[in-house]
Amino acid sequence: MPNTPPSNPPAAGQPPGAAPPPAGRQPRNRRLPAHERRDQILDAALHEFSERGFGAARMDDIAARAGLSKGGLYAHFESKNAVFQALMQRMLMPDLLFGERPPLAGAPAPEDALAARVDGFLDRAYERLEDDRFIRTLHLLVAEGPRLPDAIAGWRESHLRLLRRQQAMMRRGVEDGALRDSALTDAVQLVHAPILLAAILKLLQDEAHARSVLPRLRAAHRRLLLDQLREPGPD
Amino acid sequence: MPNTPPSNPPAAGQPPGAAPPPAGRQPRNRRLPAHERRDQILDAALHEFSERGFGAARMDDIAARAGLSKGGLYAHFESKNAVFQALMQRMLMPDLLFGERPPLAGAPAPEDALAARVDGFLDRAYERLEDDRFIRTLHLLVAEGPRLPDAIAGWRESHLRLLRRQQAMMRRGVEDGALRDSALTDAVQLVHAPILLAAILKLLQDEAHARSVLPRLRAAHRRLLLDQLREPGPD
Amino acid sequence: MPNTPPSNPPAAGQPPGAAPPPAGRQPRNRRLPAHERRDQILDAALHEFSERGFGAARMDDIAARAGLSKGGLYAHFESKNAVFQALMQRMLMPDLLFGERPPLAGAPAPEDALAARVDGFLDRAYERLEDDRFIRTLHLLVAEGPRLPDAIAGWRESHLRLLRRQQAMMRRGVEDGALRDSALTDAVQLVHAPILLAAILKLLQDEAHARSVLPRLRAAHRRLLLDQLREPGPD
Amino acid sequence: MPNTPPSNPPAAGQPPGAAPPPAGRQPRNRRLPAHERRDQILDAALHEFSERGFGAARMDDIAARAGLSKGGLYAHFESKNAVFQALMQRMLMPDLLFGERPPLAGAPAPEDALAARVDGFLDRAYERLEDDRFIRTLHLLVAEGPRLPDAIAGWRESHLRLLRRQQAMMRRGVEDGALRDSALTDAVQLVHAPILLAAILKLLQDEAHARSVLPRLRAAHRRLLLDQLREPGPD
DNA sequence: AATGAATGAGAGTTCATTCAT
DNA sequence: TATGAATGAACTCTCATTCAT
Repeated sequence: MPNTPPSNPPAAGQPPGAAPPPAGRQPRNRRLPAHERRDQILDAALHEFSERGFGAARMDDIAARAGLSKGGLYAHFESKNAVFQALMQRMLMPDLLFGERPPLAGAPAPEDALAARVDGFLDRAYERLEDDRFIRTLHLLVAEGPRLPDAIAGWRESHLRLLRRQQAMMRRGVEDGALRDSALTDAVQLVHAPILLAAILKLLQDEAHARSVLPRLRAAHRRLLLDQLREPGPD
Repeated sequence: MPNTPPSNPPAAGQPPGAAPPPAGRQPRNRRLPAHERRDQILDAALHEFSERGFGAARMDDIAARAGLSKGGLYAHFESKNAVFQALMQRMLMPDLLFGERPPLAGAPAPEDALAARVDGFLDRAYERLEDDRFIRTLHLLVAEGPRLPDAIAGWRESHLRLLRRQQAMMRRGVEDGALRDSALTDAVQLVHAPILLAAILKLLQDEAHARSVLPRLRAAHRRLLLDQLREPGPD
Repeated sequence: MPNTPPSNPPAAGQPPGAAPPPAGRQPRNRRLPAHERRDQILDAALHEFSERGFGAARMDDIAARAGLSKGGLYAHFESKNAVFQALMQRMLMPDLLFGERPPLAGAPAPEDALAARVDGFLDRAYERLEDDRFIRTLHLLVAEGPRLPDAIAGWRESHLRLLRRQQAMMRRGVEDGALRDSALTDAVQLVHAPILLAAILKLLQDEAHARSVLPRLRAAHRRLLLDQLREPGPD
Repeated sequence: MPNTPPSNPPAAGQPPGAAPPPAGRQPRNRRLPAHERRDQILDAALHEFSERGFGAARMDDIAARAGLSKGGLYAHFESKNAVFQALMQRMLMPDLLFGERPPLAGAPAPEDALAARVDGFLDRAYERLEDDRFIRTLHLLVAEGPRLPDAIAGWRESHLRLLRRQQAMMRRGVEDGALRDSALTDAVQLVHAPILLAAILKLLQDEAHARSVLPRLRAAHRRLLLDQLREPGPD
């Protein structure tokens, strides 16, 4: 994004993201263990890529944010693409879009156990929304994923695996009589959908709105899960 | 994305979007009505911005796709930012993330009417997922929105207005006895969430997967809506 | 001067001259007599060339200032160069640097007549300093002349002729006993030098300073001329 | 001055300065001490700015003349404006228009001393006229100063200070009886005016004329100074 | 004559990448 | 390893000039 005119009058609403480039760098920090440096660099890259987009992110800024010089950065990664790839590798392990653990199913359990499990699930899910790195990773995935199909091939596969496993568990829960057969057991995604929506809301709406809406959304989400999954009971 | 790295292993998944630049331009198609040109340009811009991201999109490519020269483009928009702003304006009118019409509420109606209304809503919603421009606009909104808070201020406001109106209608539906009081009437967003999830799925997963999952998702979505909203009936 | 960033943040002190581009143009002014239009255009060109320099002046701005469109301008001048050439032609007639009339010499005259003639000369000379067009023309001549030797060939010649004539008159004044033989009659340029200095001062210093210095400079100039040229008298 | 007009009669006097762009660049002269490079760049910039004007000068040419690439140039100066500003800073120290040292005043001295001092002054002053950098700087100052009031604010101030100091010295010379009270002691500028005129002459007239006129001008200037400043003596 | 959309060749500026130190 | 000056290929934006209207 060369000009953005400086000249160019940086009028309100201009693309180069609100936050200014990272700050200067500390004085001479030498020789970190290579893998620590790599992590610092990837953190910096996550920040910059999500802040400006892959194309518009600058190696200079990534380097500065990671606390070394541009030249030093190239000692660890041979190109901008390589940084991006490595970032995608790292982001892969815990599934980001649909949670790394099966949400609700499990061995048969008393009624209260369902409520407990639902609350545990919601706790984890909505907590992640407060994690800056989670939000940025999601942003990056949605923003750059479509134009980099190959880069996220890994994510795609692991996501599919995860979904299948979760779907199977739901089915088993129904067979076991622990869960009611419902729309949610037809498609696990419906369990996750409100969280994705909440995340996107956080990305696009201002904090004030997010803070006021999220609790209501979560409460409704809870009601939905219990309503749909709770077995009517033997009365 | 200035220089195409000629050095390192051009491994699969390198960022420069898959699709090659647009095709060349017809010979001398002079003097279109200004508003027609503007529309052509905005279409082209939507394509390029969503394909490569705002930062990495090239004015040259937008111009070529719109059928004029780079210089000519600047006769209509004074900067890349201005193109982006105009695009965001245009995308604004029909709400993109949550549909421009109240989804399900209305005057009291017989049971069949609810099913009919639900189906109408789902028809519209899932049809839009097939519209390339809708998907691209959503992508652009999520990808660039967070770094351009001002640019999407308009969208944000209209989205809030819409949501409030829809929420009010749901409430009225409940009061009228047309809808059952449920998680969905607590938070309309739950009605839309599965569609957002479907859209993101289309962005990130390959077509094959999308084609196989979407119908099941839609069916479950339908079941959910009817289940939650249908009044138990007087029997 | 493409960017001047815009990008460039138009910080204080940036080259593109303080004054903003000319104002908009009146609504549809048609068909002026060609020579009137030419004059308007040349006036506009003088303004723009002196304000921004030949290279940085824009045909658009010249046209707007002259009250027509860029296309219309090209109906009168076939190129930017042509405008410049015509401007130089026009500026030529009255000598700009050294006054079009012999400054001080003439037929023998009584002592008072010298004072009167000196005052007349100074009146004319210092009045011209208040003429915007004179100052701009001088500026343009000094700014662009050195890089456009051919364009000012005409001026150069006429200036030489003028100088020679004036020198001859001075000599005759001395021979006639009307003027004292002095440094000034050795080189007429010395008579003009203070005025040139005053003009350059007006170009480079702020108005306040100019207003305060010019009168003192003029008074000293007057004293110098009378001192040097006045015949001691027959006492 | 983007496109060299290929159409109209390339008549004599077309703006694009006479001298062709600078020569090519040596092969890979890497890594100069930063301040040396800065100086080289400013020298190059002085040349190019004075040759073509600020607006029409090209960063490419400045870079080439300074012996590095355009991109390298931007490692030292962040914009064309910045180069100009720095150039103006550097030019500031010795006053360019009116000499850095008081011209003629001093402690009382025998008559011959006045002549000696006058000759010293003239030596220095007219020698500077042979210095290409002096002439170019003057040209640049007069050509671009008026459109860049802020850029020359520094020069303006230092020029005023200098003038005041010189004027005070003249006054003291008169009080000491070393100088005659005259037009020149009323306004020091009159002492410098002929030199400014000579400089402008060098800019605008061809060398031949300058060579023939300058000596006569200088002789007359000398006569003027001695005539005006020499105390009548007690004879 | 006049208009202004359109062209196309730059010009200023940015930035991934290299490499002497 | 680390640095940062240097390169060179883009990129955004400008502007003289053309030409359909």
